Amino acid sequence: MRVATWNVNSLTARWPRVEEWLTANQPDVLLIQETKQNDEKFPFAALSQLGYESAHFGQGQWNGVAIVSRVGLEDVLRGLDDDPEARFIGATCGGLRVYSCYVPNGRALDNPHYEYKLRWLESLRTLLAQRDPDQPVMVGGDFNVALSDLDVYDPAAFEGATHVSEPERAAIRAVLATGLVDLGRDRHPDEPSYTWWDYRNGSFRRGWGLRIDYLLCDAATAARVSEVFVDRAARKGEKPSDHAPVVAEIEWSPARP
DNA sequence: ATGTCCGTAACCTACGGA
Repeated sequence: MRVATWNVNSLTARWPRVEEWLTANQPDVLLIQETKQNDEKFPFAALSQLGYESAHFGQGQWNGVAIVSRVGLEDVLRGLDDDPEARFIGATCGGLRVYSCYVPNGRALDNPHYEYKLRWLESLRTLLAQRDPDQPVMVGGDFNVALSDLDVYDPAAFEGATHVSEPERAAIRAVLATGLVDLGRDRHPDEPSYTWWDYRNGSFRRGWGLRIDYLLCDAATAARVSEVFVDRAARKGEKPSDHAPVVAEIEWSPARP
């Protein structure tokens, strides 16, 4: 079972790349962030043509998250507590409980959006702490936090910025402490494995990236993961997203509907 | 250090957000 997460930075703008990527990579489940479109614009029919069911939680111009699956899609949950923004969607796909998360950016340490980000992560932690411990779970998305300095191309340049502050990192560690494994770092302990590069400054070409997109899963599922990788090829070429997909291969045949 | 891209509203340009 192949599961991936990808912040596409507008599914409207990115559809050609997403369609190409699905065809080439054949994931069973894709967790999408920043669709930036209403449910009316979401390409349900085109995805169905490719063999995928979809659930979308859209908000128009901003945010928007989706789950795309070819191994079933049941028990859809839209939204995290009373969050007014479309940043969270869950579903059960082939027996695996999956969540697609678009964590608030924070903007600046003294911005109210930063407090919103910390509250949001605490809500996520609470939801995950209350889960059934026997239910396999995969939490993926754009967390907008680089957990350690290895996840940052130039830690000195990020002093005083969001994405690297200690409260944000502690909030992500608290999510992990509910019993989740950060698959990217677990499987690649010494590689930066960046997932995002600013469009500006030729950042991708220069290797100026951050690891802010994660796949997190329970320990039993992690033990069955044979491979985790960042698909940097998706960051190249025509009209790329500024994020690359993170992909995990689980040695597990999902129960098909 | 800050060179881009996105959607929107409203027009061939500016803006907020990331």
